[in-house]
Amino acid sequence: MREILDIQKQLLPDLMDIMKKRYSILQHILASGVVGRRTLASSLDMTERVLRGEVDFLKEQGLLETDVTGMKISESGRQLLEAMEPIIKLAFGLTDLEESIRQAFGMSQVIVVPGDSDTSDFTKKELGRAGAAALRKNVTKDDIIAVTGGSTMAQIANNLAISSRMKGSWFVPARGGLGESVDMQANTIASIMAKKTGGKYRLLHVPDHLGEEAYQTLIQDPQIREVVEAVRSCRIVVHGIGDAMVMARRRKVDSETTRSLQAEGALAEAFGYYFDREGNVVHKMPTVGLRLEDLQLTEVVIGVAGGKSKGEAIVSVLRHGQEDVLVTDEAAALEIMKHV
Amino acid sequence: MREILDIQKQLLPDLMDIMKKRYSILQHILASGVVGRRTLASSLDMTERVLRGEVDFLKEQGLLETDVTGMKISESGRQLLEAMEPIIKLAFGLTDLEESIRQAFGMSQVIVVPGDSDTSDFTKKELGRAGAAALRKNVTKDDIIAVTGGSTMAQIANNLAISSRMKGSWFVPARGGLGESVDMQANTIASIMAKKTGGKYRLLHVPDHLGEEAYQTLIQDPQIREVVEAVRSCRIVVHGIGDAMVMARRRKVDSETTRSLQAEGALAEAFGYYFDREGNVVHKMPTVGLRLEDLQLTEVVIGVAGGKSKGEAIVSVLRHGQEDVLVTDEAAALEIMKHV
DNA sequence: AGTTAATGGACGTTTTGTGTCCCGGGTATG
DNA sequence: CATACCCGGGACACAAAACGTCCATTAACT
Repeated sequence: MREILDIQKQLLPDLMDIMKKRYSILQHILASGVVGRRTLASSLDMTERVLRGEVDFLKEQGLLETDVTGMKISESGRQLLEAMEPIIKLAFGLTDLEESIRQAFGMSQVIVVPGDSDTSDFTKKELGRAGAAALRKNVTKDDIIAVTGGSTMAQIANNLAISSRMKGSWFVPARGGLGESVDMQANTIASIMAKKTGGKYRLLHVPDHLGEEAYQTLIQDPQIREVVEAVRSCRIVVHGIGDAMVMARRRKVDSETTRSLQAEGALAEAFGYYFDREGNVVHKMPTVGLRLEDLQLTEVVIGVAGGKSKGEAIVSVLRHGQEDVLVTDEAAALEIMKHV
Repeated sequence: MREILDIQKQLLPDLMDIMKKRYSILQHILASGVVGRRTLASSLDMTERVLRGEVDFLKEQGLLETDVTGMKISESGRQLLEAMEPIIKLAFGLTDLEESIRQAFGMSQVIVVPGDSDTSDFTKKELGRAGAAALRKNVTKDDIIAVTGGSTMAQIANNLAISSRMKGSWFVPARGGLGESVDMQANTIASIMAKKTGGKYRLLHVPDHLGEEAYQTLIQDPQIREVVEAVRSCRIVVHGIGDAMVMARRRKVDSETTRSLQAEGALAEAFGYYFDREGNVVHKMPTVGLRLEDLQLTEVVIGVAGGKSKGEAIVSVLRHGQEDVLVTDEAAALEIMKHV
């Protein structure tokens, strides 16, 4: 049943909005018994004229009746409403979650896919699909898109498809190598994305754990310099979010730094920065590429992460307040709501 | 799953059309491999511009791709199409049936509800609901609506609701008493319909089996004459369709007439007339009211009947060629298609 | 009897959708 | 290699739908 709605959403994206609108009109009328147009309009926060259009339609369908005293629901309207209740709950449970999170952190968009990426591979794929859709939607033309590594990002890359809109876009890794397996490195992902969409890419071949001296040398190199400048002036960032300790271990951070991370209360990691519960940066991986301050100029920051275990980490990053779009799953979203 | 589609059909009828349109565009593109806009437009019988709008949308959704050689379906488009097939079949299987029947008999509208009225009371109710909706849709203002008797008509009456559009309408029985049980008589049904919709009604109190002399006397009566004239000048007729022999028995037709009906090959009965396989009238019940020739002037003739057992009878009446709208069920519709 | 709040009609304005034509550029065909 | 054809996409005028706004009329309530 959920499947059918998800399929329809692809072919008729505004289906859900209209369905919900009409449903809530009927619901309000049912609750009010008899109610007038203006009263109803203000309680549903619609203009009178729009409501009137919908009411005319619903009347046409025989779902409500009007007389000179006002509108009331018809028998078939009541039955329809009853039959719809489970559907609405299914379809909009996530929408409500999305809206709550969006408001709580003042973001521009939140997308929640059903399921839990920790336990279901299918959900993980869905997360990738939704992430890819979110990216496609935000691309305008000839954008520079900085991406990070990670398995979630790899899923997004998988789900991108050739698109004339992205033909002029540049994909670049947000940061230099961060010591992960090759197929989840930012470099790899940037190139896959470019190939899949028909876009172009530049890579950043720099080793991890750069000393200050080595850094100064590298940054002099015109090739590298050019890419770094592109990265720092990107219009869109797409990044995963990780649990701080998990990421530290995966990147083989030395034990001293690990201890310091623990002492500082690091919870989350995103594009090489570590965040504590309040969203403060407590540590920074030393490598070239996107810096936190560059995000100020970035127009769209898209964070993608799912799974119940990541809920808290996501909250940390959101608290930092740079995210514009979040793509997550149901399990993580519920965790997030526990922490606001 | 069917339920959710039925709900959507009520709440978003035009979105379902759009869904079908987009589905068939994708389907055609899949079948064609690579195809150009103009070619596709003519094969789908759309104007180029509106197809273009849809294509732009589908491209936006990543369901198809265009390059300079034409349009082709994308991977996610192919998957979507596959996933949608059962949904489309479920949602529009009946639509296709409707269209076939409509074309075969040159009618203006055919409505098919799922199920078999012979075996399911629920389907019978649905038939009534659909019949009521069809009537409501065809009423304009201050119409005279002639109705017959029968259990199906009673269901329609049940499903009518108060409606400002029908407030000025007159409900009249199409013909005089035809010896059925009271609650299924045309008189009763006309009055119920009027009460339910807020319309007005006139009744025709004449006995069955009228001799010529009695007929002449009755028709002189100004009251009766007035009603008869109203009936004959009606704008809308709603009638059931019955199996000839079943109706003859129910109406206690004498054995001689029954034999003659059988000899003539009577298959169907509608508003007092009996029809053979080819739609010829083979017998006429002698009573006052609507005559076959009056139907010429009637703008909308709505026939309502369902159940597998009635399929053949419906074909007979349709062959006669006076019907504009048919409301039936899936089982009867399938039978009908066997006979064309 | 007066007041309130209801629907439905009306109308001008804005937005969206549609029909039509054209252009530059690949593709297939000869 | 040349040519005829068909492609997607841009452009634009026009029609249709949606919308905001105001008003007349009328039932219900005080």
